[in-house]
Order: sequence, then structure tokens, then C-alpha cells
Amino acid sequence: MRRAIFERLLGGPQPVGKLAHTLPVSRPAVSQHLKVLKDTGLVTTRAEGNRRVYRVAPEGVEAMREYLDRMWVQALAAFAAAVEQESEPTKGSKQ
Amino acid sequence: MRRAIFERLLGGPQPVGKLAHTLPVSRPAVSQHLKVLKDTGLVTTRAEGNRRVYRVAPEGVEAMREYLDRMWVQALAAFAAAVEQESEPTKGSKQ
DNA sequence: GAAATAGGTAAGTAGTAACTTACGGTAAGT
DNA sequence: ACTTACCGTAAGTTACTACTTACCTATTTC
Repeated sequence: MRRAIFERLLGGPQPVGKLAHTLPVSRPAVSQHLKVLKDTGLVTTRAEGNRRVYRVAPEGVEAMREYLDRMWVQALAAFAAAVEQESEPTKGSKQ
Repeated sequence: MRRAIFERLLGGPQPVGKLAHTLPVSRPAVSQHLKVLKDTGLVTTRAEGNRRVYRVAPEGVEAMREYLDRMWVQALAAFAAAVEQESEPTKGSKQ
């Protein structure tokens, strides 16, 4: 669901109500999802008169992308290091 | 938790019991997490006599990394396209 | 300024995920 | 062969997440 909301926003900025209108959940549910998306920096809000228009935050998306990428790269690096260490046992170690 | 188990495995292959020993959860819980990690291709199992030794599957990790990366790149691309379209409104459209 | 529109937040509920204990089955030691 | 160690799976419980309805505030419209 959260994913769906985010993807809707990829198509362009939208107010809460309009989002909720095209989704199978209530408006408050959408609001709650938008809150966590905003807290994670993936979207931003702007009050336009009566409405709250939400839009994707490219910086946030980029940051998350980089974070995840780094994470997995590190994971692979750590794994490689561990393998390395195993194939080169310390002189004193017994096999 | 699942994350913690995976990170333990980054330090080198380990049997279930040893993993559970250093974690604040029961051994079956660890088994269950390992099951989903295995199902998603992030780790592999090998029976060594009595024990089941789990280790990180670099291919799986790489696959996930690429998948996520593509996903976010697409998200950014979609957003960029949407912005483009907005700044170049169709002739007939009213501002 | 009263009614209507738009939306955030609180409180309650239901469905799912994460854990526990209990059990069974295979390999290793004695 | 019996006992012990190791592990997976089933069943039940707890905790969390996602939703709902209800309520309140702020803006717009008449």
C-alpha cells in the first residue's frame, strides 16, 4: 500500500484526497502512510490553500538508494573478507 | 533480528546452534529466520555431519542489490519524467 | 459567520509476523 | 543399542502493523 501511494506520487504531486480517491483504502490510512514516507524523507508536503500536496523528494530517494547500495556492497565486502580469512588460516591455527 | 542473523553470517559460515547461542532468541526462531533467508536466496545450507552450516550466498546478495538499485533508479526516472511533463504542459491544457 | 471541504490525529480492531514450547527425526559418541 | 547433540516443523501466544471510524482544526465558499 505504502508502495502504491509512493508510486502514485511518482506520476506527479497530488493532494491527499485525490490519492485516497484512487486507492482502495480510507483517506486517514493514506495520511498515515504519507506521514511515514515523509519521516523517511521520501516525500515532502506543501500546503496549497486548503489542500496538502505531497510530492516525491528526489534527494531522499537518492539518499535511500545510496544507503541501500552501500549496505549491500559492504555486506559483500565483509563476506569476501571473511572468506579470505578462512582460506588463509593463521600459522598457529589447527586445521 | 533477521538482519542480525544475516550479519553474523557475514563474519563467516556458522551452524544454527552457534548462531542462536550469541543471539537473544531461541534456536527455532533462528531456524525460521534462516528459512526465509534461504528462500530469498541470501544464504545457503550445507549439512556437515550433525550440523547445518549456513553461509552467505554472494550471488543472492548481488541479485538483491541489483534489484533494489534498479528499482530506485526507475523511481527516480519516473519522477523525472513526470516533472518534465509538468513543466511542458500540453498546448490545450489550462494553467 | 455558517456550511462545506480538506486533512491530520486518536482510539479501537483485525490480520500478520515473530517469537515460544513441544515434538520428532537423524547423526555421533559410548 | 542407548543416550546425547543438533536441528527442523507444528501449534500456540504475543506484538506489531495496517486499517477503520470518530473527532477536531483550518481554509474556502456562500
